[in-house]
Amino acid sequence: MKKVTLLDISNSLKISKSTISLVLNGRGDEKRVSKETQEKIIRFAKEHNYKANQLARGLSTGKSDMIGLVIPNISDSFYARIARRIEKKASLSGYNVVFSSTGESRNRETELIQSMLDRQVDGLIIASTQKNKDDIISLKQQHFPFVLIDRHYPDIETNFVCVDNTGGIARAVDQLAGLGRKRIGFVSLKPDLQAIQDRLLGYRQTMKKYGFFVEDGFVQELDYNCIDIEMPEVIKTMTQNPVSIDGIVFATHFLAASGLRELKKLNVQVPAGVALVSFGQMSAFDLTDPPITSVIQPVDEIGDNAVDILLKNLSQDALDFEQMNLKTKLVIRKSCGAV
Amino acid sequence: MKKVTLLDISNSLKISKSTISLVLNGRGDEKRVSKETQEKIIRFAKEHNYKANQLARGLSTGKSDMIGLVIPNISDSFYARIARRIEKKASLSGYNVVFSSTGESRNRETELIQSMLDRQVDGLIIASTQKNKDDIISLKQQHFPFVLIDRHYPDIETNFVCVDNTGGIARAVDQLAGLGRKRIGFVSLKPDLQAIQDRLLGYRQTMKKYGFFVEDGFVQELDYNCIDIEMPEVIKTMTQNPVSIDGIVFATHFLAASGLRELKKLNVQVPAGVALVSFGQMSAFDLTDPPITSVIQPVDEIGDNAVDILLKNLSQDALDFEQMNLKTKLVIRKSCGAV
DNA sequence: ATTTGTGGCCTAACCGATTTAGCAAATTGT
DNA sequence: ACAATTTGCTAAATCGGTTAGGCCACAAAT
Repeated sequence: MKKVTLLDISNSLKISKSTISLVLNGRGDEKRVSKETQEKIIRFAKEHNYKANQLARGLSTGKSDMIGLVIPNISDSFYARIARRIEKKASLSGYNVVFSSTGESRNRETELIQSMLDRQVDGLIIASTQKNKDDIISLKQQHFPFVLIDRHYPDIETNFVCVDNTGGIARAVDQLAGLGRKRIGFVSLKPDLQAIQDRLLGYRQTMKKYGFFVEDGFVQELDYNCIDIEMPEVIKTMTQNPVSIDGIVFATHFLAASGLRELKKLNVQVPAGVALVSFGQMSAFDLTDPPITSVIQPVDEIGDNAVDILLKNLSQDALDFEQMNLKTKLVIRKSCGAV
Repeated sequence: MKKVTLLDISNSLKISKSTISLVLNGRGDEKRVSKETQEKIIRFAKEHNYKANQLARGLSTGKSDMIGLVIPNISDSFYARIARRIEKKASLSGYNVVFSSTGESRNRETELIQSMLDRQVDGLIIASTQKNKDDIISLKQQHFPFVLIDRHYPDIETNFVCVDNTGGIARAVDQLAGLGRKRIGFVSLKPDLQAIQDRLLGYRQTMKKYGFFVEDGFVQELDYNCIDIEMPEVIKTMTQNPVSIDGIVFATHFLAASGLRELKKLNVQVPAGVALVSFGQMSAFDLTDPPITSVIQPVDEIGDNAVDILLKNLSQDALDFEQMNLKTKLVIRKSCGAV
């Protein structure tokens, strides 16, 4: 059961490769190939299960019908869900998705982007480490079609689909403040990412709005790679004197999970002692003790919009850049002190 | 900033394409190209940022350095974690991963496998829908390198890396039985999958071992696509007379989450009224109320072994099939009544 | 009768690499 | 000094498609 090629068909049918190629690509009529010939070719191709070699085709056409997806980590449910959506949507337009995780490493991101370009992907969707300005600029200069998701570079004009981080966090703080919390802390990551900075901004702005002073120790920034190591100390500091917060906003879902874990270990009552809100969610956040109030990111829309924009850029050279900051949604559960 | 090709280098350097290709592929010494020439070529390539077009290379060599990953759903944390591991491990050997989700659809799986073959992937890792015997047989006949993960076809001899489903469930039932539960129910999926059948088998065998009778209503099988719709009824039935179980084993992590959700809605005390154990886990299962005892699947080993086996098959024609049923691990938390 | 048009297909170049066979010059052996 | 090697490199085929341009035969128009 060897692979059937155009040449095989050509030899068997005594019809030239070009004619066969045209017919099988549906351009038979346009190129005035007789009905009978078309018939014959199509039948033969079906019978012998001919499938075009996409490498050859890609080489010839300069297209690969592949979209590259570069994300920090496919095993993070947030990105996994986006990936699923992108994959689904892209496949409707005949595109396959190649993905790779950077693990938040700048070098890895560079390698991956290059590797995808070598593979001749038609376009890229990137949730960048944001330490990688050069590659993005280079892509832009080459007029290579790409869309940034979740994270964009504020000083480079590109397509992007992100969420309203500042606004999302503001809602979180609002919620806690509305329930009487005043000593509200913010547990976040080291601010390598714009998104993280925006979240911090949202926190600070909203604290200010209520006239709450952001005291020493209210803001904690952990290292992405050492969350579980650093969290115990962080939670201990925040919950004890002199900081002793009465509410925490977590900047990501995994921080919230890790934080809650520590609060429980320290026997801190949630929400009685400390109320909390998570930016981002996990599928079991409604089952935790207590259920976690969270700011929900519109995962599906991120994926859909990213693909839409990319496809638009693939079919025609972009006129201008599309930039979206999607709204978040607050889901209120017990952890914030409500209900 | 146009793409630099071999021909460009050839023209600039007045050296033939073949020499350049050889040198850049590290075969310069072997082919006795002088040091100076090699120098010159390599320097030029570096300076002009030459990168081989992988489509062209693939067409020529018949290899694409891509591995296809076909799974039910990338947004399922179980598969996402496997995917991450596979990706990591494959990249160490220079392979990229193309993935696609079947959504448990047989036709989609067929399409995806074909599409990956068209793309000339060098090998496949498949978590099959198991409704797709034909494709697997066909792959096997073509001697195409592939490894099944998580799910295999018992009547087709192939490479596979699965888990010990029967044994895993047995441990779960053991745990409940050991804590005094006798009316233990089993909430599972419609038995399309061998893995699901094995889990049922594990349940029945272990119940028998203890001399527990599997009464009507003890076993519930839901439709994969309607879990949240069917679960309320299922839980209601199981917890009320005449069934009134005192323990439940859930066949998958998402069933467990959904089931716990319903138990809470019905105000069933867990584990006091009904104890439960989940086969498979989610990252927040230690934070739920109560924390969920679960049978942990060795995600990383699944990924690692799959890649190992596949790579072995890529480098040489397989001698015989490798078949692994990896052991699970039981993590005991409050939901089973312990602690 | 010659031109023009058109239907129906083919030739050949091209995409960008890899790889085999082999040539010319330099070196070595006898 | 001449054959035999060795050195260093190249030409050309190949992978499997796509596509512009062209050729031939026959019909219609002038």
